[in-house]
Amino acid sequence: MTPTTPTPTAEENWLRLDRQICFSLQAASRAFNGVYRVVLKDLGLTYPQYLVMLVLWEQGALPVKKLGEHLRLDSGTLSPLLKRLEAAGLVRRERSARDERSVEVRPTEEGAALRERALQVPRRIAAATGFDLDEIRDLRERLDQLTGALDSAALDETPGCS
Amino acid sequence: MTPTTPTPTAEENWLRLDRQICFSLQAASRAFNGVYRVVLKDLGLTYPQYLVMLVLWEQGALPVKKLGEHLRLDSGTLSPLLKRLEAAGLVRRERSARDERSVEVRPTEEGAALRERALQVPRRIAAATGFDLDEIRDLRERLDQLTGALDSAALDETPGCS
DNA sequence: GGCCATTTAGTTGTACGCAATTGAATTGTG
DNA sequence: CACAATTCAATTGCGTACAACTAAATGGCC
Repeated sequence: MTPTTPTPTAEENWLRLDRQICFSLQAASRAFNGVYRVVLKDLGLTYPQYLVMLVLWEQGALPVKKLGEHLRLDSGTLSPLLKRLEAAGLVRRERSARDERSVEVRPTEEGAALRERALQVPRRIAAATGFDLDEIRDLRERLDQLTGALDSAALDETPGCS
Repeated sequence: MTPTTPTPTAEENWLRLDRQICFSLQAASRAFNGVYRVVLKDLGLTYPQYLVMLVLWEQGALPVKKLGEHLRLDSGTLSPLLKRLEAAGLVRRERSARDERSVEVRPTEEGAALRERALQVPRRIAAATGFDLDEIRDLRERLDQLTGALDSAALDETPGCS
């Protein structure tokens, strides 16, 4: 059939782009990002900023460290992001009195008020997926399971764990 | 139970971080990224660079435009990435003779040789997921379906489509 | 109290991802 | 041939991600 392509080994088949689940994953993640970009434009938020506000709406106020644990982000990402949210008047940052190392982040009045307008966001996003609630839940559970497996595998693989 | 929290409306429940499939998706994507970072360090590639090389190993050579279509990336992302791959000696970029606007990207000898060492990557990644082949395929199909739905929804939602 | 390991944010540097713009090359149309 | 519209890569600007580093603050230990 294709003399230039000798029968590919099983290993070579695995290198095909359309076999890479990580690629499908990233494509889906970016597709979500695109929809969020449109939906969140009204609120003046990027998608990561929206995630930060979600946590703050749930928790009221919490230190940068805790915020990073919830979102799996480190201070290198959060520090500039939070500065932009502060510049936009949506959050306030203040050193904790108990522990001067820690910085408490809390929504301002304006930031809290934004929640009202955000209530419609999940419905619009869910509609865009074309999935019903059970499918979404099922997919989410698989993904979380996948993340858990990858995280523990990363610990094993990490070279510098002497 | 919790008098400070009046019964949340259905809509408010949807704002909970742990309900956001996009978050699970992004977390999984970044977890993959972390595993790839470890596995690809030997090859001197980042994960997006690895994806580019996957396409080039499959296709041999192709213009930036086609590369971007395969990977869903635009020139703003690819141009600097390809420059780094060229600086690393893995690809060559040359203006197409037929169409001077187009730039053909092709693996160098060294880039093609790298494929040998990459053959082991998918197996190591697959092992890290803890999923078997059927589960991976099933998840990949769902994700691709999701991406398709989100892409067409984005077209509908885009404000500037007069 | 003095000392040191740890914790916490912030900063710097590198690398995407994407919108918007630029500029060169090509194509379609008269 | 002339000219407008289109195509293509590159560039610019902004916003994440994340590793590595810095510096301030804390807590345990003697």
